[in-house]
Amino acid sequence: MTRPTIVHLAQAAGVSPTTVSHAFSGRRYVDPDTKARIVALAQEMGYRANPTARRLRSGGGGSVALVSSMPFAVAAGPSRLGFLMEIAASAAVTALSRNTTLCLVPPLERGSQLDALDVDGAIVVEPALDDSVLDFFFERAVPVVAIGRAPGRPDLPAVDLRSAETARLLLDHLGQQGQRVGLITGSQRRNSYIEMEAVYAAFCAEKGFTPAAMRIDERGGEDEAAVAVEAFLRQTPDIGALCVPVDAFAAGALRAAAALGLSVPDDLRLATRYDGMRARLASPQLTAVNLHLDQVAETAIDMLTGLIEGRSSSPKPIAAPLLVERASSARSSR
Amino acid sequence: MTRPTIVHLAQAAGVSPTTVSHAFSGRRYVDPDTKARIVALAQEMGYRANPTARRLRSGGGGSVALVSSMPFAVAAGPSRLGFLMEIAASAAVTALSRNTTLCLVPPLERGSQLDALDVDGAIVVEPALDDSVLDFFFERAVPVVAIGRAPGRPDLPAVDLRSAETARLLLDHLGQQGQRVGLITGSQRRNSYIEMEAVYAAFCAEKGFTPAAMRIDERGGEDEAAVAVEAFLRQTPDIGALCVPVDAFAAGALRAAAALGLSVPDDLRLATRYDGMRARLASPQLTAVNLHLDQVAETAIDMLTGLIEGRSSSPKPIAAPLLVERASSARSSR
DNA sequence: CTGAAAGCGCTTACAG
DNA sequence: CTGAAAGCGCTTACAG
Repeated sequence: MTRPTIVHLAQAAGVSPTTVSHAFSGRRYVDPDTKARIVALAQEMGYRANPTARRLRSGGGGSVALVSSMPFAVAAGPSRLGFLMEIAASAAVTALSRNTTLCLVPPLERGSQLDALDVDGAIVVEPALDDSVLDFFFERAVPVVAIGRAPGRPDLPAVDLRSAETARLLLDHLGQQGQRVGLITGSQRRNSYIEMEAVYAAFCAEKGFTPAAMRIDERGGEDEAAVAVEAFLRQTPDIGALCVPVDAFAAGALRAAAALGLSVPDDLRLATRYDGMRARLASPQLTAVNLHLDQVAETAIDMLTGLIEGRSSSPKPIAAPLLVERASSARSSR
Repeated sequence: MTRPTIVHLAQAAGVSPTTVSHAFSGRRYVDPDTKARIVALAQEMGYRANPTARRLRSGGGGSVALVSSMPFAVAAGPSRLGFLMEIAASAAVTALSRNTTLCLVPPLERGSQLDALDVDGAIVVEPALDDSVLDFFFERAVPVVAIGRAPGRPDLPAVDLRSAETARLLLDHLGQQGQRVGLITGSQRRNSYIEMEAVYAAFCAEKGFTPAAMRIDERGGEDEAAVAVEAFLRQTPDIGALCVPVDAFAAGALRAAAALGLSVPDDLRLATRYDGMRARLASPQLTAVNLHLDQVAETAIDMLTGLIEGRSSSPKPIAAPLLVERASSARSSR
């Protein structure tokens, strides 16, 4: 048996397809008895409107994509998976309540066979400068909302992650003991790194520190970070605190400290950005920042559905980032 | 400007829509020059086939859903999020290579407005007995593949997680010192728990142990597990090793042990199932099992696309589970 | 080598 | 209170 269509149901109910349609959509009055009969029959026959047909006729309105600009394979190397997936989970819930489904899109290589990707909009997580993922959607005239502003694209609708404030929070906290504070960011040009580096430069100027900053390629993950941070700490032994926004890098920094015989937090205070499992389960636990990712995801979905429906996106601001103090940056007793 | 359709492109190229269609699909010969002209024009006009129309006409073939039978809100409380999301990431990659997109579906409450869910198939992760998620898709005649066999539904296509073997691996390992081994599972009736409990019963009989097992409601997460396991350990003080397949529960068990002043592994050896971040970042690190989730996800996608296309699913077996020994179950020196 | 026409399953003006 | 008809943008027999 093939799936019943609106025509079958209409015949069975002795009405026109028009009436069936309205019985379900409620877009115009249908005699209560007729409606009841239609609904009962639909139940019995197992009729449900074909969503594809509905979309074709009514135009869009079904699904949005969630895309990380980072390769999944890399992202999966714990770090960004947590960040992306926490957003994914919240976004899926919000999307559903807006009657939309959330498609998880793995990294788009240029020219990949993605013609099947049938979405009405896309959320791109922390796009980098000249991110090809953005071009992909622009070419297709698919509306995009970024999570974290897009470097070089001030015009692109985005949910602001308030990275400058986050940086301030972390640096002020780490600097409170008067120690020289170092900064480790990623070499990719994401807005959060850019803003953090800028705040860091100002912070150093205020405090009279010589900046001690390094960028590490995200693709190297924790292992590369462990090696790089160890070298960094050897070179700048007077560093008393380290701000490491990428949690995988922070985990690497922890290993580097151990390798050098430095105790965290007594010899080296450490803080990261994303308060995920990684920060919570590290030993010592890592001071981090509550970025309100649930709110971020919900706002992104709302802005995107707004864009899709042609409403101008009311930029609902996200709550201010909140420092979550943990053992890794406790005031040293020495 | 509205998006160009096949008719616009056909007019511009001076051919029929039929020819345009074939120029792209390659389903019949088109004069090379004509084809080149069409492609160039499409590029220029920004024409791309409307995937919705294509699907309506050609019938399905676009997207599959990934569903956890656990509420995201709960799942997000670290535990299952890792498990689900690791599968999601792999599945999304595999799906793309099969020209399919992966929709993340939050938990389906009965009667939720999910009519917009327009998928050709679904992967359900570790369904429980009488899982309503399965009914949801059955009602819609959407093909389903389970990850982990579905209790009470031996007929449902599933990727076997080889839970009996996993249980054997863990129990033999934990029992190798001759200690009495306890088992903590979830109260939901998932196949992995059921199989583990059965293997445990046999294991106890072989070893001559009196079984010491407990089930905890998954919804309570780590906190409830900490409390419950503490009580459990007080009641059965001769337990020397604990098999705790749910990683969140294992984390709770770690806390329970600490509360009782028991050292892991010296006083209590511990092992869990899913080798996620939680196991790796716990202190001490948790012995766990490599379930080959990437392979599992890929196989699930393959089986599902097979079902959708009417091919019988060749049940490609997953590699045997592999024990990953870590400090939490090291041979005690005492 | 290419076209005209039917049709996928809906929704929505238009009409009464 | 309800229907007949057009049309969303494609693909695919059928025909030449």
